Amino acid sequence: MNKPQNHTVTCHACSLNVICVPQSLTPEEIDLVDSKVQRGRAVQRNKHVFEDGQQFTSLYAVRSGAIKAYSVDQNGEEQVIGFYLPGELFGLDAIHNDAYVCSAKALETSAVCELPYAQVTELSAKIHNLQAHMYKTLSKEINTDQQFHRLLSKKTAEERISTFLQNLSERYQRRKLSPTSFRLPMSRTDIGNYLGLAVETVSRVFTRLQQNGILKVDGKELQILDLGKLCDIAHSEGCEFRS
Amino acid sequence: MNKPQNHTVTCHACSLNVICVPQSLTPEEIDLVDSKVQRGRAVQRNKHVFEDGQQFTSLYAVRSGAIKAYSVDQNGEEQVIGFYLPGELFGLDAIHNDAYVCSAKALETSAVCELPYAQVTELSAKIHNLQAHMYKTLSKEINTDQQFHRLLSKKTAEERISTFLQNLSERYQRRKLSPTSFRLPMSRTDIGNYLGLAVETVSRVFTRLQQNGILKVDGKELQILDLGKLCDIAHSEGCEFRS
DNA sequence: CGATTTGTTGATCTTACTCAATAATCGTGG
DNA sequence: CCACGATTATTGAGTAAGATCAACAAATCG
Repeated sequence: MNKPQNHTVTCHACSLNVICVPQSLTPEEIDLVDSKVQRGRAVQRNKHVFEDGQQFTSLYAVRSGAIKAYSVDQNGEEQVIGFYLPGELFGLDAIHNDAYVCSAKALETSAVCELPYAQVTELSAKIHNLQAHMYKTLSKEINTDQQFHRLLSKKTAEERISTFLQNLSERYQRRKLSPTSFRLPMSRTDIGNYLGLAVETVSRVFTRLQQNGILKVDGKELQILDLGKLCDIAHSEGCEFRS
Repeated sequence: MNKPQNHTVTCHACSLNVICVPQSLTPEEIDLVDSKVQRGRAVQRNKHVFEDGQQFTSLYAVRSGAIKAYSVDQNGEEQVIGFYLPGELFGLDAIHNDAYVCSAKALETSAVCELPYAQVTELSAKIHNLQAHMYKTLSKEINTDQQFHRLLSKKTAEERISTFLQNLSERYQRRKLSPTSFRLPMSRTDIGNYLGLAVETVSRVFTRLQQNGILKVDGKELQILDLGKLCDIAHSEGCEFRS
């Protein structure tokens, strides 16, 4: 097994990077936002940030580590809703409700930044650019989900996995990490569940992509050897389904 | 073919019903909102309300008729994103962008209400309850898309169709129309595309559900004979995937 | 009324699922 | 630090749900 790379990155001013459009806010506004909404919290592997049904109070941003959102239906079947990496916001789906509508657990030791929703609404009423940014963030999430609709409705197993990996690659790159060499924080089961595939299919596709010289997979360590080919297979419009 | 029922319903004060929480706004605020955002527009069958790539200016609410949202990928393949019925808001996915990210066309002669986005942001900055409502509306849409994720990722063809019909039923009921007897405004092809199924499969499932005495299908006229059984098959959590 | 689109039904094929066995990895405690 | 049990991942064989291809029927539209 390779030496594990450092895949957890912290953002200095969490709210600044995550919920604000830095350019559009004055330094004073940024300070105000930071003072009101920034609250750190460590989360051990397999521990929940929040659980389905719990009272909704806050949005969360990932500072380091990785978070999995999922819900369980009446038959007890789990559905993985998404994975969140450093710099990403989650809990947005609960705003319309008094309670969280899914559960969020840490896939590895993580740190999250809590943004009390009451503060978010209060501040965004005062700071026009913050409101605009919140609307955009929510809208982008809707758009992302719609692109995912196409993935599930039209793409083959190979296309789904390729799209997924390409998307992870982009998100790591955005966080100034290697876009071609990273560790998958989630299990094969979680990947399959998320992409609407059986675990075995995920395993087989990984093997096939490796045989074709596109990937090098060693457990959870992943290297993309031919990003171009990977994108070709994914051929997902605009090459991204998560902001 | 049966005598077509009147399936188009107008809402008196469009913005009031659609984008506001009536109870939480004062009459003066409602008047203000209505005066700023309400603009009607008729749309003939197969005509677009907006098209992918066009400059984003407004959100829209359906007053009467039915609207289909879809996008086309680089291979020219269409993906149906959603169907919108009277009282429902669409165009939310474009807020994060300067241009619309999908196209919206009328499935039948329709009337839509235009809500210039600049007015929406301006008003929601002033009226706190309007901002809260916008956040909730966007959040609910995210939640709906996530429930759809489960449909595409886990459900069989029969479950998908049943869930779809049950959902339509609920939406017609909300608009004070019969929940068990209505006209499908979209083609079988559109239904299949939306649900990730081949047209032939849609046709076959309709036939099967009819043979089991659950439905009566006559072209686009639909009667749900056994809503209980339909819901059992759908067994989708909370029995709804669109608000 | 004829042409074109849309919907239905049947036969065959394919992709990915299921079941099953084995291998590798992880986590825990001695 | 190593050994053990438990979880997670891989690979193979057989199956099934739904796709595709093809032919025909019905509805819609000009």
